[in-house]
Amino acid sequence: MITRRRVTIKQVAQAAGVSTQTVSRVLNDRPDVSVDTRRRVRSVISELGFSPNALARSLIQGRSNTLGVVSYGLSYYGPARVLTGVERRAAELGYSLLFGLLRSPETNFGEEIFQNLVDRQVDGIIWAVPEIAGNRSWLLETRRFSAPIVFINMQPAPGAVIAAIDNREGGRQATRHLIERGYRRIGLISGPLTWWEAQQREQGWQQALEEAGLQPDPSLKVAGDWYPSSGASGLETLLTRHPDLQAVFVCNDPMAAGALQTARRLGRRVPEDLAIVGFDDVPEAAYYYPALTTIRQPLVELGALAVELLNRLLEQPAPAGADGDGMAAPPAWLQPQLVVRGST
Amino acid sequence: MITRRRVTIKQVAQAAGVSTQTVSRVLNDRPDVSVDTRRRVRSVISELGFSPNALARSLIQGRSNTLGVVSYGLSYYGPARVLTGVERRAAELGYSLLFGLLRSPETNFGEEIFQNLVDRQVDGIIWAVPEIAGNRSWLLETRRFSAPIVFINMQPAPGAVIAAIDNREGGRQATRHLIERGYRRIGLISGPLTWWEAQQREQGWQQALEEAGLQPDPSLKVAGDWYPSSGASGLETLLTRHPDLQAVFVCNDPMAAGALQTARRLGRRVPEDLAIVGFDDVPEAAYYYPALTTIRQPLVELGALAVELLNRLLEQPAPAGADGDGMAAPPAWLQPQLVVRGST
DNA sequence: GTGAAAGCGCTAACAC
DNA sequence: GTGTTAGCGCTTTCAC
Repeated sequence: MITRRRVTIKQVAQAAGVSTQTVSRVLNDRPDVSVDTRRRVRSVISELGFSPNALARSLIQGRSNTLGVVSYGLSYYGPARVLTGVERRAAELGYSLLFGLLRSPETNFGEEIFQNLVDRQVDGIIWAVPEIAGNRSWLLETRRFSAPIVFINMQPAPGAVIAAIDNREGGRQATRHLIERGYRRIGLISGPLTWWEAQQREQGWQQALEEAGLQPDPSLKVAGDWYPSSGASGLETLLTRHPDLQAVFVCNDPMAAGALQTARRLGRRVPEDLAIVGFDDVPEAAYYYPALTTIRQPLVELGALAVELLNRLLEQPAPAGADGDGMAAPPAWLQPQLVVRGST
Repeated sequence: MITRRRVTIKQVAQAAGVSTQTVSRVLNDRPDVSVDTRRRVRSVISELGFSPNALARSLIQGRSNTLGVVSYGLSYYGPARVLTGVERRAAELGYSLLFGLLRSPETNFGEEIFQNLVDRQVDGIIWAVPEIAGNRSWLLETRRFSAPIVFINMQPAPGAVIAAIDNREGGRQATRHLIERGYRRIGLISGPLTWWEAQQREQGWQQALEEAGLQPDPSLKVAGDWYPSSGASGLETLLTRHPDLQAVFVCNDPMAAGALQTARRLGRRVPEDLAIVGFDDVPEAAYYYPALTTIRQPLVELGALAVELLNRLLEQPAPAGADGDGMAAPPAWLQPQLVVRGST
């Protein structure tokens, strides 16, 4: 029961006693149709409940007004917010969204999803899969032969159009905040270090310590997996190594929730005995116990920005000679922001 | 710079010295091509990097292998999980996903998004927008004239194909658990009562109380908005009305986080002075303080089930006489499950 | 202002 | 086995 035959432009033309051409003109609001004809055609259209077949249009126009978005781990707070922003701006600009999800971005790099999007004639693609190890390098090569791409949160690369949050600066802010509060022995529970974002946050931590003349001792670092349980075990590890630990920068809020639990379990009062800063500012963060100091990322804005950049790419005439989007645009960075609450 | 002209079947045909027909046959793995020709065509295809235009295919076949999903509030845990399930099963069955988001489902019923999906020739639609007041009734009428729809979490309605979680049973389980623990004065912090799901959970609470011979006094009920702050203020209201309150069923985990905070602030120990049950089982729930007893919903499964039902609808031959999916299939219910932790 | 013819990239139906 | 013809639903080009 796939096809309930829809009304076509032909039927409208016949019913209105004009050519399909004229109907098409009315549909596209062309000026060269007499007021009378226009009215007549319009009324037939609404009578018959006609609505043009977008596929046929795309086929001939070579433009589908559809963007592809490829994402990952939607139940994480970050990706869900980014997708929200992408959808919003895309809708405003008149694009529909073809949506793909990668399940294991470390092993599946998304070639199939990519090809599928290209086959469906998307005008452009937003690549919102986290950059993990080299899982994007193939894209940088394929790119020029297919659709324009905007990357979200990736390491600057020649010719790549990028929208990113300054994770390093976020990590730096979090750590500097702890230093300003007077803490000196400051640990780190990072994300998986194959992730570019996790690396950046770690570097921010390191940079802040160095700027303050403190030693970013490797034994002060533990890598988690973004989930609460790894925050819980991570803090335990750190406290075993450094019973005199004064503060920790935990690289996302769920892991921070885990760390808070460990602190309670081990009888360390937060923030009196141990200060904790998170990263993300999930809605619940203000209701953790104690309320979590954290770094807020403009995620919805990030998604919107990516669409904005992609749209500009699509609207702009092809640069002469250059083969696609080869212009060396610097990445568009968005700044995160410290939110101080009870945990520091 | 929209169209970088792609390789077409014509060019492949020419290069291979065959007709486009033969290329098409190779593409579709038809048996009636000689081994030799097949090999030759194949090699030309990969040489030229040809990949067929899915739009052109859809146009002629009257089937796009694309489903529409319309969702809402992706940063809520529920919708994000459901979408994950939808995507997974859709990918397994070979469908792409056109994705739409409704921002204010109380006032915007999604007619435009719906029409857009239909115009793009989706084979079917998953309607995952929460049912709020009468925001779906228009769909039940339009439905038979356009694409088949599967609804997620909606009140049974004649002719509507539905995949749903038994929210009433979930509410009943939560409340019965509290009763079994010996609590008698049991309050309710519900979701917005315009939401069908919120109503169902409330009815579960009421039913459990009645079954135990307790009075579901209206003053024991407060409506929240799903966000933590409303859980915090909601509990405060309840405790003002009923200082002797022994337990609360809070209708989602974020609100429960808010309620836990209020309990702490007012010096009520959980669970000794006040027991709290949530709903959702978000990943952080186990790391709230105290760890939250809650109701786990099979959300990914729900999304997958919806796609499964839709696929069956699409595969099955049109029922003679009946105009579309008019068969009176009972809703497919999925059961939630109690997860006991420290808060009760 | 309006229509006729051609064609977007592909496949279905029918030849041979 | 393979090619030819027609056509999916629409827009573009070029007549008039």
